[in-house]
Amino acid sequence: MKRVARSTIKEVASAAGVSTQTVSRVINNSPDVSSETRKRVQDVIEKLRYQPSALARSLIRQRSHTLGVATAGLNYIGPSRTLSGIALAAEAAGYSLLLMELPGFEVHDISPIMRSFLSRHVDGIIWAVPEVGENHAWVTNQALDLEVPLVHITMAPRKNNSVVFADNYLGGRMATAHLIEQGYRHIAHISGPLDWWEARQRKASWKDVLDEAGLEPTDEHWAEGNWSPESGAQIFEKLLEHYVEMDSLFVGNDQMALGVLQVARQRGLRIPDDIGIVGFDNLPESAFFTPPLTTVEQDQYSVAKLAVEEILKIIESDWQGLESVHSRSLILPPTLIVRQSSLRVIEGSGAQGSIK
Amino acid sequence: MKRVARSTIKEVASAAGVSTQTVSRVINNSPDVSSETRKRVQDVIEKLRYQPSALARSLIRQRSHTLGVATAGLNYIGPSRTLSGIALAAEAAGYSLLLMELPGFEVHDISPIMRSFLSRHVDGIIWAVPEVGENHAWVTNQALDLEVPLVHITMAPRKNNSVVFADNYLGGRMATAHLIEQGYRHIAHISGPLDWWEARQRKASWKDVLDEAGLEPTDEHWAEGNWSPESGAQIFEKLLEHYVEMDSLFVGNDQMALGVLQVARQRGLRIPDDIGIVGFDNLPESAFFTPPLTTVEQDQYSVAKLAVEEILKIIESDWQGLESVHSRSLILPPTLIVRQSSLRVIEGSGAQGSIK
DNA sequence: CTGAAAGCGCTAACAC
DNA sequence: GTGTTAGCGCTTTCAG
Repeated sequence: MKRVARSTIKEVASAAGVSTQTVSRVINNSPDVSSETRKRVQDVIEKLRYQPSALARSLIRQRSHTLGVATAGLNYIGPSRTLSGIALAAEAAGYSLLLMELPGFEVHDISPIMRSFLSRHVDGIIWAVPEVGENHAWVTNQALDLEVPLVHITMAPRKNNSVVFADNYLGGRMATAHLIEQGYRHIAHISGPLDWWEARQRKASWKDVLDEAGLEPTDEHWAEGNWSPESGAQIFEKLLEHYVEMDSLFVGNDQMALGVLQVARQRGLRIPDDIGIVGFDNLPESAFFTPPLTTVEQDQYSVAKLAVEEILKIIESDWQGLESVHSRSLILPPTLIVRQSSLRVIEGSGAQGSIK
Repeated sequence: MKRVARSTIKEVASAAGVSTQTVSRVINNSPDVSSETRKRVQDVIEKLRYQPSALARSLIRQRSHTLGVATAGLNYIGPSRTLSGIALAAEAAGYSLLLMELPGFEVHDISPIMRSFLSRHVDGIIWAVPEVGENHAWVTNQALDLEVPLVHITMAPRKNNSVVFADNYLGGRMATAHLIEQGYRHIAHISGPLDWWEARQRKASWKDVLDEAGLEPTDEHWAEGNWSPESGAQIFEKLLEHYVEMDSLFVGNDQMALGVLQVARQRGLRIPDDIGIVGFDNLPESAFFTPPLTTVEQDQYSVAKLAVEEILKIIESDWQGLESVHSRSLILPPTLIVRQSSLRVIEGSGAQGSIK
């Protein structure tokens, strides 16, 4: 396969019989070029398939129009939806994306990643790694005097940091309150791994809502899973033993809820009659579980879009020499999606008839 | 928030009292530096937190150590797993990734994307967009004299193109043959959208295996879905009407198979006794469907890793001035994962006892 | 072993 | 309107 070399501004210039300056003016749509010269240059550009080097431009303009994005766990639905949103939003704004995936969630030394981003002159960094363990501890140290703006996705709000996330706590409240409304009174919880901030948020909301309703949650009423269907199944079996009055569960994600559904079926428990279930995430599959799963949806696309807009705003204002936009937390509300797994017939409500 | 400026090689040089040359030698581990000078320079580098500019380096070396990656449909499991594999493999090899997500699968004019990649001097491009409709037609035209190597993931093999993919046809054969082995004789098929190359491959394998077995597939025995559970459910209902002898299905992906499972349950059909089902993809959830779903797994990670290795090999040989590595297609075998949805008791086999 | 000069591809600041 | 000079941050000759 032959490899055609890039043509340079110099080649275009000499082919058109002008200086590189004039070519530069043409490709930057400067008005100070006679229309004949412009035409001539443009013809040459087309003939040579000339494409200005973004690299050289970035160097001299000190602006790369590139965003660094750090992610982890792209094989999970959440992170990949988020990344997709970031990519689409960035491209729409004319920015390129430099992607780095962390090999795991709990990465302690992020400096190589930051160095890599900075050495490539990114204009800003979006840190789209869920907060797990101490993996965001560096924020308070290393990133403070960072030379480019940084926006976090899904991290506990911290002073002096820009953060965007969907409200997991509120989502958990909605889920738990919904179960109470449906007449359930013995509501168990299966949490995600508690070193995840999101898992803690969801668990806290469950506890708070039960407390407020006087339903007294105890340590026998919940246990910690690892997000997988397997763990959901295992824990549900344990709960069945230790929490015999249990009539429903708020489960930390849909995958674990799927494990619960499986065990329930094996045990001959009717859902939602004997056991009501609510999950979290709204997987594309959840509507087709048996029965269809009530769940909480986070709009990861909007989160991502907001994060991109926020960082571009900061970049823009920095660049215009304005005082930095002061950092803030943007929190998006989730949506409760009610399906059959939690819809118990309430007397006189006629709800059942409306379910398809 | 204060923004510390990057320090340059010049600053390091003057702070250390040497020329920029010497600093360059130190950061490139050139042996021709006295150990005292080296030490002095390294101290300054550390103090100033100096980080060489990859941009400037790329410009002068004509080599960016960056790969362009085009994807589409990151919210689907396949593309995101593939991307994850690419990212991890590229990082391990010391390459950065420039990511572009196409807004849809069927994109006709890819030149803006290519231009964007080329203007940023990528050393190679991985085109990880599934082949849908005419979206790879440009390959035979535009990319032929491309100035950088290009490797495709999941495209029909074409002469003079480097392609890596998992063998969908073989996967479909394994799935269909498995159903026959299990004693099913009336095997239907729900395909993905047939403008997808992968969907066509899977369908062709179904037809071929039935033909070879003398089971005479007809147009009443299959229909085209759109990958979604909804479509799987709808089509299954149709098939139940028009193909009354049907005793099993090979479904084009797990999501559609999920739709089939749901309808089967509603109709009181026992799986695998009345109807055997095999899917494709092996979603994390599929093992927890009711019943657990037999499916075909593609190792997207290996595909991605191979693609990265292949392109690096080409880049390397190009750069050493060798004749270009001649392009080839790398095809990976899939794995059949047998679960209960297709495991019918075969007389005397004792198979049932081994299922948990 | 170390430095000076030239230049990667482009643009900003001046000239003319 | 257009060209010249300088320089973004770095590396590659080539002197010494």
